Amino acid sequence: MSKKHVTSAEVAKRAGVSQSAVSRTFTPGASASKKTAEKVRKAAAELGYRPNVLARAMVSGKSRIIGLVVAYLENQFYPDAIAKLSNELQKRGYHLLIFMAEQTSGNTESVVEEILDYQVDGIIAASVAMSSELSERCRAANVPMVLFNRSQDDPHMSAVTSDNYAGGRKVAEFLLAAGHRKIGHIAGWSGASTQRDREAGFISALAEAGVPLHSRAEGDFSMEKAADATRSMFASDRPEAVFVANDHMALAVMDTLRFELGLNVPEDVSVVGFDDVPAAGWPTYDLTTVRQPANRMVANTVEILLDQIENESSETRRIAIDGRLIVRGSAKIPKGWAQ
Amino acid sequence: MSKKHVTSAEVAKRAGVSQSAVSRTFTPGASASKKTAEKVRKAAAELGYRPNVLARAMVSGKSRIIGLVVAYLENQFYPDAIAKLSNELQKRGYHLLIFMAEQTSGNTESVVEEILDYQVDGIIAASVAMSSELSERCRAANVPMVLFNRSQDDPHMSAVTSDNYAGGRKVAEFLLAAGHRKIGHIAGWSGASTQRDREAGFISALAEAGVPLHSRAEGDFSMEKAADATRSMFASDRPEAVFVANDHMALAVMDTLRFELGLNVPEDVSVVGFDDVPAAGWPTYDLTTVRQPANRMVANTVEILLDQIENESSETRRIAIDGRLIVRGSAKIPKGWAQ
DNA sequence: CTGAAAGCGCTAACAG
DNA sequence: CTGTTAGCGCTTTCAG
Repeated sequence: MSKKHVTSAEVAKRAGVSQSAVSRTFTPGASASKKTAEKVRKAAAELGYRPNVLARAMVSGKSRIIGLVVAYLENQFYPDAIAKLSNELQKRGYHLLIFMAEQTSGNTESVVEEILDYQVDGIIAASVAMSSELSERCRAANVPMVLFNRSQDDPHMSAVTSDNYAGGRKVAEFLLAAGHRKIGHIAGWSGASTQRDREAGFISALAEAGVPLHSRAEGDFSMEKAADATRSMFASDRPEAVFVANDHMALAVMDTLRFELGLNVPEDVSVVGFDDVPAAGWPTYDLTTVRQPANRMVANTVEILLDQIENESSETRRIAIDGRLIVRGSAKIPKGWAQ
Repeated sequence: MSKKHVTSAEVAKRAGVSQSAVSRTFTPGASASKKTAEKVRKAAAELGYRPNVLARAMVSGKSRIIGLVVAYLENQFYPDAIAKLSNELQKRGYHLLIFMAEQTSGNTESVVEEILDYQVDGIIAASVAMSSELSERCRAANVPMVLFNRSQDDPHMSAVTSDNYAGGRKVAEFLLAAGHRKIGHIAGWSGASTQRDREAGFISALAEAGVPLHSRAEGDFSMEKAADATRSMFASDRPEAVFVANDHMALAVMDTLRFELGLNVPEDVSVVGFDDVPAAGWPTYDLTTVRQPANRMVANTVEILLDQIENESSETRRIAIDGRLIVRGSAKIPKGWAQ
């Protein structure tokens, strides 16, 4: 059985300096003479020494661990976002500790407690809702949290999303401009702010044009349920166009339309999604959709969180980044449409 | 600014017991009388006390953190596997700390050093290769590692995969039985054991039938490169059937075949993939593929790792789980074929 | 700039 | 069973 870890004390002895000197050469904002640092680095390299992050965390109160709560990895938007978040955080010396939650609340509470046990420096909650008690709990523990791709009414909670309301409006305007009047909506889980905002924007633009929603069904952000929703929506008087609340469901909707109902997209039905996941760009789907600017959402999330952690800023920020409508071939394109 | 954390000492004072008594009631294998435990729990609940995992880790040497190295989240196989790994580990009181690496080695070395800095109890390396020096490094630090969906010749390294060699053979036998003789292969990155094993099994079964490989191109596990590979492979004398090294690439191959080259699948070309990602089952692709049994792979990975951690077992194990060929519609089905 | 000393919050012997 | 006593490895005053 081999040794578990080289300690700073051992390095100190070998370098002929005090243990604090070793600590200082490895602590970013510390003062050590060039000569001392040199000796220490040499000894450290020979011994293969690296500071113990956990011990450092204990005394400094900074673990450099960010807790990530997530619940929904089937939708490719999330793995992509997580990879980006992780990379961005890694560059700045932080790492993500994953906690899987169930989407429809439930165990979120215990998950947050577990996270706190790890003395994380901050929390990112993606694709999950956070009750006010939970955010209160984190604030009490002095652990900043930011919601990613969800927002909450709680004024103390920072959140980064795309502008879902505006996005919903864009879809309606696009469909209307193409001449559609019988327009349906396949919704995701209503507990999600993304769903509520997208739908609200969509409906409001429709209303302004005096067009009522033709039909509505719930797909719960799942492919199976979206397929069911499609079947029931198209059972009788079918819409000419459908806005599906996210791409993940839209793919299932298109498949159901084409393979089960024998309808052509966009000839028989226009389909528009939301997110712009990779599959939306594949020729098979060629899905018109609202792009969620993942890179900017990630950059903002990291910036807000680290600002709260490192500068002890307590300013809560809620950002909604505008996302373009990406016009592809799954929906009829209005005459003379210019992006 | 609020208090950072309730300590066991505060709970002890309130409960009128010693600090160790508090520790004991929260330490699984410890002995405390029912009465003491009762008092402690009451005080703890009132104060909102929870043990500090990091402090516990320092003294016990167990952090209950597992480092996950991963490099390739575009392929849906990985997010799915990670969710399963995380859930399984979470049930047993462990959590995943994510480290993104570049697929083609490169920064893997520094990533492993960073992981070790966090005093993880174990490491899972998914979709990345590990040099012998790295595994040596981990062994020296007494941190067990298991490779997920990759294997290495190093006899000290535990690894869990599906039986890629057997899977490759199954594909060849299936294609051969369907009467195909002009058979091509679109390969992934050759640095990956999965690629090498799948191809070796495939080629060996072809060879046994006296059928040489008609053509070969590299797709590097990326959709773009797989599309390029398809273009070049089908530029001249085209194969009747193609075995694509994973589903992720196979989707791009099918799209390219259909939309760019105007070929029908399976009428003009049979396509077979590997993994059985969700998209393989979508009606648009309906991809015949070898299923990687993710649940069992995850269960084995967790079991092996925790055995090494908790029982200090040093037995290295290499497991290759058999995966079924899932016959769908993307490849010609041999007459009288029975699974 | 540098060393000595005091803990961070907790577990694990060690006596009682 | 319970309290007391050492530390885990490190950062951070505090003197010099």
